Amino acid sequence: MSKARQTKAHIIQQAAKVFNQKGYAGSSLADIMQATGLKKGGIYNHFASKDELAVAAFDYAVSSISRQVWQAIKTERKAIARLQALVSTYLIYVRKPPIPGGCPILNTATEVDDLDSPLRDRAIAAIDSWRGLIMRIVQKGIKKGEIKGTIEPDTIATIIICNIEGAIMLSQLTKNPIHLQRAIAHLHDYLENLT
Amino acid sequence: MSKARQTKAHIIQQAAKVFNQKGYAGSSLADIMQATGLKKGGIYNHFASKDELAVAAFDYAVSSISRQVWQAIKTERKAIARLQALVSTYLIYVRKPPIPGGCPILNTATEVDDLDSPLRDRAIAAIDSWRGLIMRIVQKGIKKGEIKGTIEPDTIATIIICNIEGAIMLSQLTKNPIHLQRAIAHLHDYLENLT
DNA sequence: ACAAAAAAAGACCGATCGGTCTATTATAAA
DNA sequence: TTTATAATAGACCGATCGGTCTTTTTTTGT
Repeated sequence: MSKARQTKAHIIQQAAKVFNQKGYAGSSLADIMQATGLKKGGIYNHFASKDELAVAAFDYAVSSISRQVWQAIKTERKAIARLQALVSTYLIYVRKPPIPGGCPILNTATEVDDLDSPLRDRAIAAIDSWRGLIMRIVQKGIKKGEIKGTIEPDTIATIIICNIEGAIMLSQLTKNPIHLQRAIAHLHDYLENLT
Repeated sequence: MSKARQTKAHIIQQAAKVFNQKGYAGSSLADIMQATGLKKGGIYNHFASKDELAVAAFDYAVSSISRQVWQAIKTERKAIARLQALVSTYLIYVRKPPIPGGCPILNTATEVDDLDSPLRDRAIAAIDSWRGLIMRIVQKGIKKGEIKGTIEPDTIATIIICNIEGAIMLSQLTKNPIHLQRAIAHLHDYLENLT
């Protein structure tokens, strides 16, 4: 029974790479068979459909990034420092990308935003979760007097996410980390003026 | 001969909508046949392949947006005002989208950034062109003393594009214009501090 | 070591993919 | 209005798509 879970995890990890680089529509089962080293029967023994695998792969990709973000901010005590740490974490996308192909949330969101698919719901949930994390940090910062009371947590969340996602797209397309570095520097300035 | 060009333009326009909403890999010739009202023979009479049509559709989408941006900024004389007008133009994405499905540059970039396709080259060229426009405005602003000499045109271009593209993604995914509005407001603040 | 159960292989399925080709229809020059 | 030409329809192609199912192999509990 243990071997099965190992294999399933392996499929998810490899499929996450394939999906994130080629997109969901652009990835075929043949691609995933090649990446996993398994044949069709071995994959469909663990997943009922390509869609089900896609959802599992997306969840895996998002949770592995969330874990890294949490690791980076958990030691920081002050609100602004926590936000700075959160923002800086995304440098991993140009240093040691968790999954090749750019941000899975961005990739998935742009591919499925016009569809009515389970993946779209997951992408929305991932963004909501990210927004919630930022907003809670800002709210606590306001309560503790570390951040001006006039600041809107909603707006901070939007601006941080916009800049990071837009910059990941630019750096991914041009294969040049400079855009992400600039966006993060910009956010650092932006966050310093919240106090 | 005139009818042919009309038909070709019609195919490009309809295909641009389909591609922008469903992606290139996600759009089939059947989708394009339905959108154009033409059969396969009618389409392949004007284009040698799906790829060639995709490139034509992307070029059309980008040029129609570029035209709108240019319209918006050409009457402004001062650098900062020109940048403000440029930024504000992108409100069209939530008011009257030129092409349904979000920003074609963003959509195309995220889909093909890992591939080695003509579409990727076009996406890079579109971004370069956009960056160039912004940088020239900033440079002229510096020369005329309207913008601080310490400002880096490259950085301004990155920040503006990041915010707009990231915000379009958010608003498109959540079907809520607020994110784009916030990003544009943020950029307005940002640009005012360049003087 | 053995038997029961689970996992993986690989042949197979109908549908759909992008693309071709010929027959027909519509256009445009005379 | 006729005729040459261009545009479109629609049948057709092999390849590949996601998915199913039976057989073989591997794992697992005893």
